[in-house]
Amino acid sequence: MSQHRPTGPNGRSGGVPALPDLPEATVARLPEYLRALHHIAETGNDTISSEGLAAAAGVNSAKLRKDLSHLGSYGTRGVGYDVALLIDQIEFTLGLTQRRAVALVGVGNLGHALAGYAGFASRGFRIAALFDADQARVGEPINGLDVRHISELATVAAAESIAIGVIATPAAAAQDVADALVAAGVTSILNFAPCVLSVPEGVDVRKVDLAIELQILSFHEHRKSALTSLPGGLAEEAVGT
Amino acid sequence: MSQHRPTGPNGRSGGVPALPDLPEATVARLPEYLRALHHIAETGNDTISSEGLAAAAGVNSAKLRKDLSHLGSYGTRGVGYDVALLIDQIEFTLGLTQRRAVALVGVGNLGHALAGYAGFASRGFRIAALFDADQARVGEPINGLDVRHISELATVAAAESIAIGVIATPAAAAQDVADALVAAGVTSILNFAPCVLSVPEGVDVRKVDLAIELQILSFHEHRKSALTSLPGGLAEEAVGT
DNA sequence: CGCGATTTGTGCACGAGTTCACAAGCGCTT
DNA sequence: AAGCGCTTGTGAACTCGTGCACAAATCGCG
Repeated sequence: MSQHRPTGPNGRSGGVPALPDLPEATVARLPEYLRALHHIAETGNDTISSEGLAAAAGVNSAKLRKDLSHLGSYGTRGVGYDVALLIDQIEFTLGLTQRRAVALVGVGNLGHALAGYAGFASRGFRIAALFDADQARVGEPINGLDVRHISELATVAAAESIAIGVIATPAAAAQDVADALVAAGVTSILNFAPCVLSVPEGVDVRKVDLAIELQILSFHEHRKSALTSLPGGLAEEAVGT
Repeated sequence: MSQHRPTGPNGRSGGVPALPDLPEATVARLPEYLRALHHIAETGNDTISSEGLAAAAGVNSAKLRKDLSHLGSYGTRGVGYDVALLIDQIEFTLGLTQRRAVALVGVGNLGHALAGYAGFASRGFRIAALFDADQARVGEPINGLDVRHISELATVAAAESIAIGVIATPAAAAQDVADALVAAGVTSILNFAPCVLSVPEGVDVRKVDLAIELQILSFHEHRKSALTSLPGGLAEEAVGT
């Protein structure tokens, strides 16, 4: 992040795309494009226009073209994008050419569901191990995997070369689990616990808080109902001039 | 959104805060502040400085102050914010003074977990009804609630005055469910299915895609490992001049 | 072979959001 | 009562992201 790139502004002579330094907003949209592309590929289309792909991904077509231009020119003017090629490019950019191993910590209500979620496997990830602090849960088989005690985390993580951890524990335990994950060599964490994690530099944390999403919706609900019940929304011009 | 506010720039004489027109980014952070405040209140603190609250919420203190300033001046210079007062203010702004009823559609793997998630209840929401299209699941009791058939959605939504719907179905069914929710009067949707929903204007949709979060992390993993294995990261100055 | 239809890639302007830096205000102490 | 230290609230610069609009490029057809 804090180091210069000695390469030119737009690709290098070596032929390797090598770290095009994507905007974070673009990175966040690439998975959405990828999903849309897979869907399009299934319908038998070989090429897709930016307009079509943008519609399938729910974004503006100009934004989509700009996003894709950041990873190089893989479209053909007058034609569109080659679906298969674009899928390969995005998967490479996202580092999905290798199936990544994920450790899931916390096999409670939510963790149980995540362990059984087929969407992970189908999109490039393999849940390699399940952990829990509760001895009563250790040994329980879930989806073909036995729950292990959290104390085994370091050993298993090394053996399976796990770099991504998912925290699905109660908030009170989350920081300890995060520390354990980091100590075990995990450098990316997906946190479902409603709390802030502090991790050393170089470790990425993304947070998913289900209640927060609902609260944001609640705000908009609140605003909508306020609008319809306030004078401003109904009788604005009613006074007449 | 597209209408003028006849009020002055900063509050009205009526005494009601009434739609301060918050930036979306601020709205997304308010729930985080709220969670941090509840935590702080539990530890017995009556007031909290912007610095302290910012740390607890994982944000910059300047950003926090600007966010809070949007909902009015509820801090005391030289002292900080009154925790209880601030909680009330944020809860009011988010429309959490009334407990909102939520309909959950899709009682599969994930939906089952969501139905049992205590975090919803503790943060202002009540799961008022569960629905599924699978007749085999209808009638099954989950967490004190019987699963109902999706065809009952409109009736139940009206009876329970449900304005928020959660979609936890497979992607293939999500659009139909969304249509049904909208038809039943739902104006806010939280979508866990990996697909784009199209809804009429006035309906808010938020999306949570677990695989996308992992793919974003995968990108950063990919970049990190590329950095350490590429010459640029290690032997930059090794050639010497 | 040239022309027009089509679609990508991008320069540019605009808007939203973030961060800095500091004046204004509050309470405590002397 | 006056001064001092602390903290909020905010103006202003800056960064990041978005969207328009159009030139450049490609294909197909006559």
